[in-house]
Amino acid sequence: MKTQLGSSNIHTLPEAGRKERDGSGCEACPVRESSMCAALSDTRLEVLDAAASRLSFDPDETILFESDPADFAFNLTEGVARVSKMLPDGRRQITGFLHPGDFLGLSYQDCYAYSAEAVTPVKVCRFRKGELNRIMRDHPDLEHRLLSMASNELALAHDRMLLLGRKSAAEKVASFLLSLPRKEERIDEIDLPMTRGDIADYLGLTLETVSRTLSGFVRQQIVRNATPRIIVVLDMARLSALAAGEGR
Amino acid sequence: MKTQLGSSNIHTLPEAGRKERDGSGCEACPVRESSMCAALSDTRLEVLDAAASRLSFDPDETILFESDPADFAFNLTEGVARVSKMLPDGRRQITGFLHPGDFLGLSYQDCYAYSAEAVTPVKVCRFRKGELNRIMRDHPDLEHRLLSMASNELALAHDRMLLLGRKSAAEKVASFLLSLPRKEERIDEIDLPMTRGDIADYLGLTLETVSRTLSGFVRQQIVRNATPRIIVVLDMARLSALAAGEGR
DNA sequence: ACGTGGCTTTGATGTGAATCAAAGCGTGTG
DNA sequence: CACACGCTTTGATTCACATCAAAGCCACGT
Repeated sequence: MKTQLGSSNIHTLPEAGRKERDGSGCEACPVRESSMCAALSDTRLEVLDAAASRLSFDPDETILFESDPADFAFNLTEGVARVSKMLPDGRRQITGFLHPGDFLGLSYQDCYAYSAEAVTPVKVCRFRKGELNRIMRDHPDLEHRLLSMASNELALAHDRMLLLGRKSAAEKVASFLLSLPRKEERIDEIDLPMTRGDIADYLGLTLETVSRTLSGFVRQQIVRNATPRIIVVLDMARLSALAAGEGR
Repeated sequence: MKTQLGSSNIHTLPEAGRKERDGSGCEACPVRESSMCAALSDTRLEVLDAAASRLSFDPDETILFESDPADFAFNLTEGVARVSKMLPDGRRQITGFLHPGDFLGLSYQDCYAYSAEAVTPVKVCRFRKGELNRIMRDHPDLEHRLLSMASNELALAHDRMLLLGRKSAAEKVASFLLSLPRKEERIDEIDLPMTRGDIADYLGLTLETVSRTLSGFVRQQIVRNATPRIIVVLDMARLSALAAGEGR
């Protein structure tokens, strides 16, 4: 087990659920090909492997906290997490949901500008910033990969600004449903591991409006509720048109 | 004058206003220290210098267009530009205003995901993507600099999502005013080169609401109108509190 | 089997910002 | 100088979504 000289207790004390996992290195990693790690050959990956701490988080546990010193970066390997920012009176904006392969904590500020919490049980690889920077210096491919991932994220961020600033509630919910990852074999099934409140804070709505909008989609036969958590798409064309802002 | 094998007429025909300027290379560049160019020493900068086409745009001219092939990247050296995305029915979201030193067109997609137009007269350095990538390969410092700029932009994008999703009209307008660059010598004067409609499309409001909100600030003695274009801040504390979401 | 607590759904009402409409205001032009 | 055009301001009204409130629903533990 690696020892980290973390400057914040949150990162050094192994409190409930935030236990360190061990073993199972990169060779068997589920995100080997989709994450930043894809930039490195198997042999070079050993460098990252050695620098990574593998951590687990239970649902609703904090992975990193707004205004904490930004000492670490993370690679999400399993589960779903939410990234959020708060206003002083408690209003919350979720700026993104993270899925396996997503990178978290890339920032050249001293402190994190946002918080991240586990939605489902989550596993991450954690890297000291300084160490990651050193590895990037030695392996420009990794830096190149991170730049390309950051640029993709930026494009998604712009999409989300269009959504937040100019789309109606129905268009927002439709866009959200289609933005979630789906299994190839069940392409019409959408899993919503997060609460309606989380979805609302992601879309700039209230949880009641999210619920009502989904009920509306059910009434219009656009989707069907298998369970509150699983949505089945019945009319993909209509849903896509809504998401694109064509249905009004 | 360099000949570009652009695949779109927009980029090859010298139509009105989009004339190519020449001379005045990097040594006298106003953004030498604040843009991506700061990553390179004077001698190494010559490589970028040689790769750059210097172009000018008149107000409202298109610098690049959503869905055009993304062949070029740009460094804004003078003026103010707006970056925007549209929905099919014409609703528009401005995702950012660009100021001197800002970088534009970093994207690993085939086509631009947004448009950019000049707000004031604009000057840019334009680079072929392929060439810029080659230069990055030879000069990792440049890639590093772009990654850090992209990561800062990402942080700003998250701020803007919080603004769009969760702030009131007054909080949005206050945040916007304080986000604009101000001259050191006239720190309380804010220049608004863009129209109320542009501001509205940036904040996810209508132009009437922007105008009313500004009038409200004037009534409350938070700001004063020197001209419709120049705003003078009278009560910075109040404006900052509003922007932070404390005034409600 | 029964309660309990958290999430979701549905309903009634309220409101901030949008929409519709019409004047001001300035600047450049014939 | 006056007229016109584009931008801004202001006013009256509407509406989409928020807020307030109360049931459902379901998973969990006892």
